[in-house]
Amino acid sequence: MPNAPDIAESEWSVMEALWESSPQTASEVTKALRPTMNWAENTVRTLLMRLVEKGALKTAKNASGTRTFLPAVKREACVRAESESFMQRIFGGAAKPLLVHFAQNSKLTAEEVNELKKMLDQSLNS
Amino acid sequence: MPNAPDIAESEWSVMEALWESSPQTASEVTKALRPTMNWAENTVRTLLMRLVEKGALKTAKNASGTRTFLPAVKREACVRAESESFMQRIFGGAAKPLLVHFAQNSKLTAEEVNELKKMLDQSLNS
DNA sequence: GCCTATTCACTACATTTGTAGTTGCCATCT
DNA sequence: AGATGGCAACTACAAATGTAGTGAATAGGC
Repeated sequence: MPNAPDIAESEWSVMEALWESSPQTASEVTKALRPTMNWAENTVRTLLMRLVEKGALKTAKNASGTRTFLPAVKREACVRAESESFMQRIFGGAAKPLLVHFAQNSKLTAEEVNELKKMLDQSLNS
Repeated sequence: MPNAPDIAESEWSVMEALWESSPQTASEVTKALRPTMNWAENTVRTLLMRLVEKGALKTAKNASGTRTFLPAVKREACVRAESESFMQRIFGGAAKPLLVHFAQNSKLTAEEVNELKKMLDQSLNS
């Protein structure tokens, strides 16, 4: 029901691969992840299974009858859920301290700062 | 030794209690947390132990010889570590998208927006 | 048609996390 | 001194996570 299931860290990489391009078979995902995570294919398969169980992924068959995986939840929704829980955990649920923290601890370019200021303004009148 | 050990979610509440006031004995911490987390004292003790093992807490004795706990790491450092890893996991390590996300998804007051814009400016010339 | 490479489905197993219970020890109250 | 109440230490145990291995089914390649 929360349309954003709880996605663990390793699982997140798998989701990213599929958000970026789907559907993909297990071995395609494995290959896609090979450069970053050097996982055995079975590891990826396990993660895929778990994500299907959790309702984060769906499966389908491709032309050659092999099973493929694709997201069942939108990335944006998961990002929002994770962000929400992070904000809760570390900043007691308050957005401002969080924003202050990241504003202070990130080296932003002048241009990024301007964009962000614009975003902030827009966030007001909506 | 990253001076910021990995602190799990329940453990974080315990840390908060001790960052807010320390040293405290196990039962003091339990009482302090009682309103929010309704944990058995043994649960809190377990968490305290684990945090000591992880090097997040230190112990000392109080006047009456009972063991007390106090932070061994600064809250700010832990917040930074957690934030860093969150940003890495969810936003690929980039601060701007993260800030955009929270700027857009939080309802901020006009005043907060102004403060934040100020912070952003200051983050530039440092 | 048989061998080989893929895919699937199970099983495995250590670690971490959440949430305690049990037992032993010690000081204290009565 | 014997009972009691805290504190410490150890143990428990299930779910989640990270990281695979094994064995069966299958489907192409020759």
